[in-house]
Amino acid sequence: MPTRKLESVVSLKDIRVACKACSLKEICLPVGIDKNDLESLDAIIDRKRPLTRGEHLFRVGDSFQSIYAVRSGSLKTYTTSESGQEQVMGFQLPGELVGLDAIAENHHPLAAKALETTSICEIPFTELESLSTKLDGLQHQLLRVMSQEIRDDEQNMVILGQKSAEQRLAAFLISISNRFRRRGFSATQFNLSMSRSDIGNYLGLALETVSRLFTRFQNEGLLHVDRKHIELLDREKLCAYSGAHCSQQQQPQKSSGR
Amino acid sequence: MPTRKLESVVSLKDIRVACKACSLKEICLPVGIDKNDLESLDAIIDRKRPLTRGEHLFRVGDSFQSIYAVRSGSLKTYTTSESGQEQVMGFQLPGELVGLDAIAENHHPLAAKALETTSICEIPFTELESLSTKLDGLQHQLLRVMSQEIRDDEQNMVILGQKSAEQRLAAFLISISNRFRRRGFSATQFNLSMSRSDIGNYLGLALETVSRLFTRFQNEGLLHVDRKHIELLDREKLCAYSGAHCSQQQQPQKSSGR
DNA sequence: CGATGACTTGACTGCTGTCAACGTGCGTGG
DNA sequence: CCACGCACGTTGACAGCAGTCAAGTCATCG
Repeated sequence: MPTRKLESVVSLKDIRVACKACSLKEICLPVGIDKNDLESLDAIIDRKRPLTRGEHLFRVGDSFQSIYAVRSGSLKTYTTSESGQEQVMGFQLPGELVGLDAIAENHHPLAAKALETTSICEIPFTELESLSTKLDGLQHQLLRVMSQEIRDDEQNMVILGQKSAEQRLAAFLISISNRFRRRGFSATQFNLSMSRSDIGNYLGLALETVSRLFTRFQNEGLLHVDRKHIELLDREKLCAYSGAHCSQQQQPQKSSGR
Repeated sequence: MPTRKLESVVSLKDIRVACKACSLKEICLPVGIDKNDLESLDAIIDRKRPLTRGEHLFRVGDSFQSIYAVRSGSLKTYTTSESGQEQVMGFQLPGELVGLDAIAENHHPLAAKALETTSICEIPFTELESLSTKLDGLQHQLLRVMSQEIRDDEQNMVILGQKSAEQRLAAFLISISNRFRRRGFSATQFNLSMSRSDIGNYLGLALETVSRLFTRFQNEGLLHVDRKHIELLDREKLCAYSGAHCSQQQQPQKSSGR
């Protein structure tokens, strides 16, 4: 019947949502791009079927064709060392780009895997690059995004280089919280799509340490944990624990990798 | 007399050496840029008087005007946390760029300080950006350099996240060695312009640990240390110690920060 | 030649990793 | 709908790597 048909058309439209209709356009690649120019950008972007949990967007060594933006869901990026040991490099939330580290060598140094059902926008790089020479706003935004990524990685180096386990987890939670807030979600209540093991690996800690710290933070009344669900009860104190000046929004908006 | 005058002209020329005459053009920003276009790039680059040891190129919070390339000497980049604790983010050797992390927010998140007498090329960013829209090779190279920087930072995250002290120092030495080699210097014999404390800070180790490891590596016949001078005696084994697959050139050419 | 800063070496402590056992929730299949 | 299995998470005991503190050595520079 017409009704069902209409619905299916609507959901199809959803999948093909253009940048200018996307709620993430204020934090994604289109930032600072002229409304008219946005259509040229839109034209090169490919929206694919969603990835299911555990599915790879790309793997280590895959040839570099595109960068990707997360539309919904989340990813983790990671490498596997020769000894088979995994290193999680970052987590990507909606509006964040992945694959920027592949430009240099034309293949992906990291793998990207969906932590949950995740929708992706694919942005073919050569087309993006040539478009960037035409739309000055786009080139600038691309450079800005990459620069921000470098900053975030620097931030992570500080965390890994000289913070205690407690400070690392606190900083991680504050960072996640800020990134959710920026996307219009609750800053005090959220689900962590990644496992304890992923968090520990990312922070340079054993998963047992992460688990113990969650318990301790909860006992101290800083937060409430229920499996993957986190509720921050005392953001102030958590900031203090993180050993960083995180007066409000100071935290990196996106502390992770690509 | 004419002779002396000629000499002084030569040395002046040295200081103003154009990219196309620079020995670093194969690894610096000009990579992949057409010979004719190189002059347009050259035209915007400003060569300043050398920095002396300890002098700052820029400080945290300085407004972002330019990115810089090291021509000779070396820099370290670092931040100071609210608690006054310093975190060294990277060391820059000739041909490497600094300041890319400042694009995002228009001010420098790190300070850059000369570790020895150091010559710098200043590249005003707005001019670089507008030139990049015209010279397609330049935009691509700029993106490549930034992408490489992200990769290097990722590499550092692996080192800080899951390597032992021994592996960290070994990986650091191999990385430095590779970077020197790439620049035409000896890969087995070099001077470390940074202090033990800087190395330790950069690697997330106490300076005492670094010192102990140098002693141990020397006792094991891996290298010879004399104050700042390092001679690698068994690069193979050092690679093995680093816990990475560094068969020849595999190592990141530039493992450091901006 | 003395002072200062950089480096080395030693002794001790503690944080965090490792190993191991146990608990919990979810999905699958009967 | 329930039982089972498995992956994920928690908790405990113990140990070791690397940090801290402290003393001593060495090199460089005024």
